[in-house]
Order: sequence, then C-alpha cells, then structure tokens
Amino acid sequence: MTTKQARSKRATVHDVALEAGVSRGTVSRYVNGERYVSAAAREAIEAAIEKVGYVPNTAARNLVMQRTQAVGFIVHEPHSLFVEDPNIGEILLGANTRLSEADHQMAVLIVDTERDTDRVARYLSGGLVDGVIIVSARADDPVTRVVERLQLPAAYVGHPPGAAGSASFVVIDNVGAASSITRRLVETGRRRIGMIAAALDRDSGADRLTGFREALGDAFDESLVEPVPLYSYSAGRDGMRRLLERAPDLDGVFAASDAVAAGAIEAIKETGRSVPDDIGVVGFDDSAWALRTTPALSTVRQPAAGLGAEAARLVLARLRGDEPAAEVRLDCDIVWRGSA
Amino acid sequence: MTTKQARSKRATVHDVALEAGVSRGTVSRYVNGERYVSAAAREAIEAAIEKVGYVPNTAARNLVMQRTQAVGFIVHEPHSLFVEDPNIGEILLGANTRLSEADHQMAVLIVDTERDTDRVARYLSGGLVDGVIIVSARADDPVTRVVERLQLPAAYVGHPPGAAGSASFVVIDNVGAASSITRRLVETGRRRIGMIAAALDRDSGADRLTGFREALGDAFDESLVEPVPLYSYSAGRDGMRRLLERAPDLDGVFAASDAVAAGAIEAIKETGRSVPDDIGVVGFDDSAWALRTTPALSTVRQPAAGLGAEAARLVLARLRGDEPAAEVRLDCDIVWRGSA
DNA sequence: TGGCATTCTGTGTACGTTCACAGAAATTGG
DNA sequence: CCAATTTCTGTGAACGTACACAGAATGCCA
Repeated sequence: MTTKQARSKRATVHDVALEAGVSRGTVSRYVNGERYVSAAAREAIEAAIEKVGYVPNTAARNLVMQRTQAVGFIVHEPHSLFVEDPNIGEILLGANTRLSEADHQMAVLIVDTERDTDRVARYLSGGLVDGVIIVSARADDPVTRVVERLQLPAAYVGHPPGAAGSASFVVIDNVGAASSITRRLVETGRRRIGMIAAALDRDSGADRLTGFREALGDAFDESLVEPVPLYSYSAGRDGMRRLLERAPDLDGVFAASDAVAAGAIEAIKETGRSVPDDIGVVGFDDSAWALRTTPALSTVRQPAAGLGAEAARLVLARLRGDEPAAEVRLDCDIVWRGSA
Repeated sequence: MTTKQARSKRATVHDVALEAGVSRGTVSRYVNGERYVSAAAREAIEAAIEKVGYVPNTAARNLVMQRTQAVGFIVHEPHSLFVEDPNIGEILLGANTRLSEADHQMAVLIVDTERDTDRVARYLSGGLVDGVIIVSARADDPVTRVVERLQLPAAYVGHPPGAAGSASFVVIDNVGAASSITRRLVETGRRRIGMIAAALDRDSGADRLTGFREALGDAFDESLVEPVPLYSYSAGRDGMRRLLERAPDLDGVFAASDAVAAGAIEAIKETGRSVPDDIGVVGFDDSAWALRTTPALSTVRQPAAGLGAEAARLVLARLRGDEPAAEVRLDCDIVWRGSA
C-alpha cells in the first residue's frame, strides 16, 4: 500500500508551484535552468521540490518537446549474437559511449520471438525514441518496415536489408580484411590456397571471396574455391571434404567464417592431415569458435567497439539533420594464432 | 527535408477522425479494440488509418494511462559483464522471454560512465518504465537511490545493495553449489583440499566458503583456507602461492571463481606440479576463463536464463501488486572438465 | 405507438509538461 | 522623475491520447 500511495501521489510541477507560491511557468523555467528566475523564487522552488519530492515526468516532456533524447538499439537473432558472438557486447558499449557523450540515452531492445517483433515495432513507432541503431536486420521484418515507413532516423550495423535505400550504415571492410589475411597466409609460405566461400548471396560472403581473389592475383585458381550456402560448421566440414578430394595437394585454406573454419579443420583431421603442418587454416570473425578449435584459429577480428561508435555517430548526425545518409567502412585487425 | 516533413506530419487520432468522418472517441475505441463501433465506422476508420498512415503515439498514451508496459533492465559494470561473463546474454534473454509473455517491453540500459548514471536515473524517474531489473547494483549509485526513493518496483539479480530492504531479488544458491562441487572433488579421491576464498565481505564470497565447509564436515581444516580480497586472476595466483607454501601436500583446491582458479593454476604450474595429476582445481561461474585455462576448468555453471526469467517474474508480480517482495534462490549445475 | 434497453457516437476533460505571449516589477539613464 | 529598457512572472494554449458522460440512433416488445 505504501507503494500504491507513492505511485499515485507523484508530485507534479503544479504541486511544486503551489507549495512555493509561484506559477507553473516559473517552476518549469527553474527546472530547465533558464534565465529570468529571481533569487527569491529560486529558493522557494528548491525548498518546495525537496519537500514534495518532485521529479519531472519525462513522458510528458517528450510529448510536448516531440523528442526523447533516446535512441533504440535493436538486436535481432539474440541467441546467436549473445551466445556465439563476443562482438555484440563491444558494439553495444561502443554505441553507448558515443551516445552518452551526446547526452542521449540508449535503450537496447531485443527481438527474439514473433511477439517481440510487433511489440518493438509499436515501441519504435510510438515516439519513444528519436532514432534507432539496428543489427542483423531482416527485410521482411515488421521492425524494418516501421523504420522505413516512418522514416525514423536509422543506422544499420551491417548492410541494411533490401530496399532500405537511403539508410546510413557501417560495415567492416570485408574485401580488405579477406585480402589481408589471405596475404598473411601466402607470406607463411603456402602455395596452393583454397577457400570455403560461404553465403555468396550475401554481401559479406561475396566480398570475402573478392578479397581472397584480389590477394592471390595471378595465382588465383577458380577450382580451389568451394562455395557453401551457410556460415556454419557443417557447411565448412562438408565443403572441405569436397575440396580436399578435388585438390589433395592443398596447403592452405581461407574459411569464410570461424564456424566454417572449425568444420574445415574437422574435415582435414579426418583425412589424417595436420593443422597447421600440412594445411594452414584461417577464419573470419574471431567468434567463440576461434578458441574452441585445436589449434586455435588465426582469424580476422572486427573492430566491434568502432562499429557501435560509428553507428551511433551516424544516427546522431541524421538526428541533427546534418549529412543525409552515409556509409562507413571500417578496417579489421588480424589475430594470428596456431592454425596457420 | 523529406525527413523533416515526415516527422512533423505524423498523423494523429484527430486526423483519422476527420478523414473518416467520425470523432476522436470512436477512433480511439476502434484502435483499442473496444466494443460499440459500427461496421460502417470501422471500415471508414480502417481506410482513413491506411490513407493518412496513422500510428498511435505511445508517449501520449503512457502519459494518460500512467503506465508504459515497459521495464528497464539495468546493467552496471558492462565491461566485465559483457566481455568476461557469457552469462549476461542469457540473463537478458531469459528476462526478455518472460516479459514478452506478459506483453511487456524490455529496455536494456547500460550504466558505464559517470554520465550514464545520472541519465539513467532520470530516465527511470521520468515514468518511462513501470519497473526495473538490476544486475550488479551498487549502494552508492544514483540509480539505486532513485529506485528506492520512488519505490519503483524492482527485482535485483544478485543481492540488493545496502538498505534496499524490501526489494525482490534472485540469487544462485552459492552455499549449495560450493558444497556440491567440493563433494565432487572429494569423490575423485582428493584428501587434502584447500580453498582460495575471495571477497569474504560479499555475500557470494562468504556463502561459497560456507558451502565448502559444509561439504568437508569433520575433514574441514581452517588452515587450508586462503582468503583473498578480490575475484581476480592475480589474487588467485598470489593466494595459491601462499597456500602451497603453507601446505605443500595439497591435492585439491576450490577457487571461489574461475578467474581465481586460473591464477591458482598458474601458481601451481610455477612450482612444477601438474593439474590435475598432482592437484585438482575447480572454479566457479563458468565464465570465459573456464575454457582459457589448460586443462579447461571444472566449474559451477549458473542457471543464467533462469535468473533472468525469475527476476522478470518477480518484477511483474510487484507490478500487479501481488506478492509484496520475495527472494528466490536457484540451484546450479556443475560442468566437469579436465582440471579435476 | 410508446417505453425501454441496447448499441453507438461526440464532446469535454485530464495526464504533466513546454512555450509564446502579455503584462508586472525592477532597473537604468538622461 | 518619467520614459525606456531589462528582468521577472502568470496565464492560456498545445502535445496526442484515454475515459467518463451525455445524448442519439436503433431494435425489441407489449
């Protein structure tokens, strides 16, 4: 009952005005730190606020101000992200830091089940946030549709889906990173290098293949590229089996993701070969897989905090109305472990 | 400028009413799915909504309804949680699932820097959420103070700080889990078992020692307990060094956390001993440390999703006004790996 | 046809702010 | 000491919704 009383009794600016013997306007001016409030009024108001325990109602303020100083951070596919991918935490922190500097509140919204989808869409369309950062967006998602329909200022981490034409986004330089790590592989003396190329229908997949090709230049051999549909362990294992059958003299392989690489290592060991002595393997993502394999994977680490920070910067820019829409491409680091 | 237009033009319930040739009240009734709206009105309204692109303004609704159907999920110390501790993701998902079932929106708020603290406190006090779930709360935190002052319905994951007397919270059964894993160690044949007891000033630390003592019963030897201040790697390493000097015949050790255990393993190896052949080591938390050590740690896994779900349940109960305040204690699993 | 319940609709007010505006009080200057 | 500023204050509107209430339309039955 104490709770109930406390909640219904929430003091308003009106109560403060009454207590202090001034008007609502004056209290409002004091609270917002404006000029033109006399010393006498100031003191009276301070005392009154303390006495009645006043805290401003942000919902009411948002309503009249038509902005919230908040941006949503939407996370799709949370299971794979939070459990498998250590990057999401750093992306969150990077974004939060940047938003915090601009005095904006970040609210992370998780889209897991079907129900979440509609609820989050309502939340966004309800004017509770000024803008939104989105990771792993899907084209057919109600959330994405709402964002487009309302033209909510948005920044995507990764490529925006489908026809989100004029959206800002930040991606890693897949081409450059794939090229770098392939060159590292060459530098270790590998001569017959193949690639398990996953998800070629996605930009990330296609770009990693492009980088691989660029790095090898004339030495590139089409027949050493094994396309697989998904970034998965089993796809990597099966693809590697086929590749080894076709090219038994392989001495290096670039897997399009760590999961794929883990599968590839499994397939290599099946044939009695050793990693890295017979075949050097490199992956991509520096996900949880990278430390689970034996030996640990050499792989590409995404600048996770940077992705978050840049996404935040982009959405803030759109909020201010500067810069119409932009895309940012970030470089990656390479972490060299035992697998190559 | 398109953006600007779209944002200022947001259609209201009034626009829909005008377009459909009915009144605000009727539109409101339709939107909220109430009875008493004629077929003719229904059709006209549906067409009008489609035409003007109306979406309800949640902020306005929240203001008049005096509730938001949203609960905040506050994460303190995000660096250590998101980077080191894989549990936080599952806690989030567990909570989200439960809240989603009750048709509540979860908004994760990260408290990292000093600035975040005040901003989040304002956010919470502004009536933007009905309740709140808090992990790693601190007593001196403005956020905690606001929650107490406003008597905001809250549920803590872990013990609530200081004088948060009447708060709900969910904790793991530290005593039981420590006791279980110690017994497992005994069952493997260890006879001289020590403990690196960290953070005895915290409930978690004290409880883990209690469990350890319980499990050993008469065999408990006070001199084999080495207290260290923090749950850290270096504390574990230093503590283990002292313990080994005092009791060179040790054949098992229970470290109060995985980080402590990792440090202990380091110290053991320094002396030329082997893990697990000479000394079996077990940890607590199943954090990222557990897979980094060689051999991998046997440890206690927290029921992370359960913690989140229970916290959500508790806060929902307080929201409804049922159950005044409750504490829940959850059992843990043990994962047995190579270190013991 | 009249009475009465039922279904439907419109209007006014409230939620707790901010802001524009008008006007009062205090201050300045010639 | 009066006019012209500057500082201060109160009032009324608006933000976009929900809800209570009154009243209109319809259906039903005697």
